[in-house]
Amino acid sequence: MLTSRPRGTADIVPPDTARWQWLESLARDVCRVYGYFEIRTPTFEHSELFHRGVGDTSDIVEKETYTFEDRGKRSLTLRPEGTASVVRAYLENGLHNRPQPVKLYYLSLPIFRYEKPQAGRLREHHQFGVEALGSDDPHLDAEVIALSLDFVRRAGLTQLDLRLNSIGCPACRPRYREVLVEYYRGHTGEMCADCRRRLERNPLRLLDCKTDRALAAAAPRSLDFLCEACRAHFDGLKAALEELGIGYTVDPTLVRGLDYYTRTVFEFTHGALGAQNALFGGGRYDGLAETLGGPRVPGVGFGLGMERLLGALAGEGRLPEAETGVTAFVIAADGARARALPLVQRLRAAGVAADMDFLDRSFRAQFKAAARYPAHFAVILGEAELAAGAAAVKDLERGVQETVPLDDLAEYLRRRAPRSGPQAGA
RNA sequence: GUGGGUGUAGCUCAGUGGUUAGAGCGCCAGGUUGUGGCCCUGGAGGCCGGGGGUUCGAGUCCCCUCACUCACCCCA
Repeated sequence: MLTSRPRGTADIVPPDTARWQWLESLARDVCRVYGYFEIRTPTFEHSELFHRGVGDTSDIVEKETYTFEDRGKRSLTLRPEGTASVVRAYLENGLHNRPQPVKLYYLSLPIFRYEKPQAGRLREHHQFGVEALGSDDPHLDAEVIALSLDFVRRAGLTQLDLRLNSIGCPACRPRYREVLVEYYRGHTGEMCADCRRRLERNPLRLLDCKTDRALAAAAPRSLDFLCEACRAHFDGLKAALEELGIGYTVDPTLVRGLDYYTRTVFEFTHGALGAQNALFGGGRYDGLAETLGGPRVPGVGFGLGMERLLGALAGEGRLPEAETGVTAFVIAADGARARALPLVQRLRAAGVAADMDFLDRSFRAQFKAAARYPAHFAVILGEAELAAGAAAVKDLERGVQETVPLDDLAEYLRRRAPRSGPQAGA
């Protein structure tokens, strides 16, 4: 069938689009007050960017990328996450020559992963994220977390849970890694097949295994092996969060699925999301720019799933009503139909949301259409009114009607145009 | 990738193997002169997800497939 969308994709249609626009304007406003500016990067990149940046051994790159060869035999990949592209763009556009840190955000960015779809998991979803590049100050980690919290709280969420961990840096992680491997070697009999494979390739991910929670809970903790600098950074972050009154739980088993993370990793979960309960997550990636062949550029950021945020809001019963109404609906009597569109255009030119009937409806049916639109005002155009150079304007909520000269109509409506709905409520 | 559940109108769902497949909501029209929502009447809209099989006969039973969904893995 040609009328079905690809597996794991979703159409976003009115009135849902109004809710997206509401979230987007909210995100833009939060970013504005935090001093973050928008960046837009390509939908696809050289496959190598994700292999090197995100990591060959991550699940995302190992088995979830949409990779294809173009007609020039280049291997390209639809982006499976946002950070690698932003860091690439930072380097490529010489943003390291601008005042540091450079604070960027992306919004409703399509993300592609070849997943088995289920509720809260799609093959194409959209992320809002920020990346702050050029500083390793733990206050910046705290700011990023504060920004994300501000955003979701302003959107209306209340039931949030922040988990936090530090996984060290190239100075201290190797030793921790050895100790961890040694620990798990002693328990291979109790491990699942996936974990035995992970033991050699990506031992930190062992902590992520959901089947052997007891093993992970008893495993050596990265926090106990942090070098002095990483320890100080983590303490600094915790102190900054406490200063801001942001509650958190330290979770030593939190490691996250992308290989580029250093030091800080965090994840917000939400109770209403079910099994896919990660609403957003992020961390620090001080080595990523070098991995891509650039200078050392520390950075920290997060990615938030917009679909999941909408799901969490719905779960809390806090999704706003989507406004699809219009200010004025012009109703034309039989002798005045030709005058309707010009009048509608005149109102629109004055900034008044206006519409009319396009189904050649009867006068009565036009009124019904206006009421069900819903429109706040019916602007009645009849021969009598036209002869007087006026229109009858009926307030459909209050039921009162008065005659307004056509020349005053736009101003009359503009003064009374109600502002409501998700966009205006932001 | 593994396992369970479900696919009937735009939406939410009825429908013992037996005529021409239904309801509510939504949509369109009408309810007489130029006044809406409520109400009343009528209408449009279905390859019953797709394919194969069993049967005199399949929306209903069986197999395959696709999609959705829940769990696992992992993530946003």
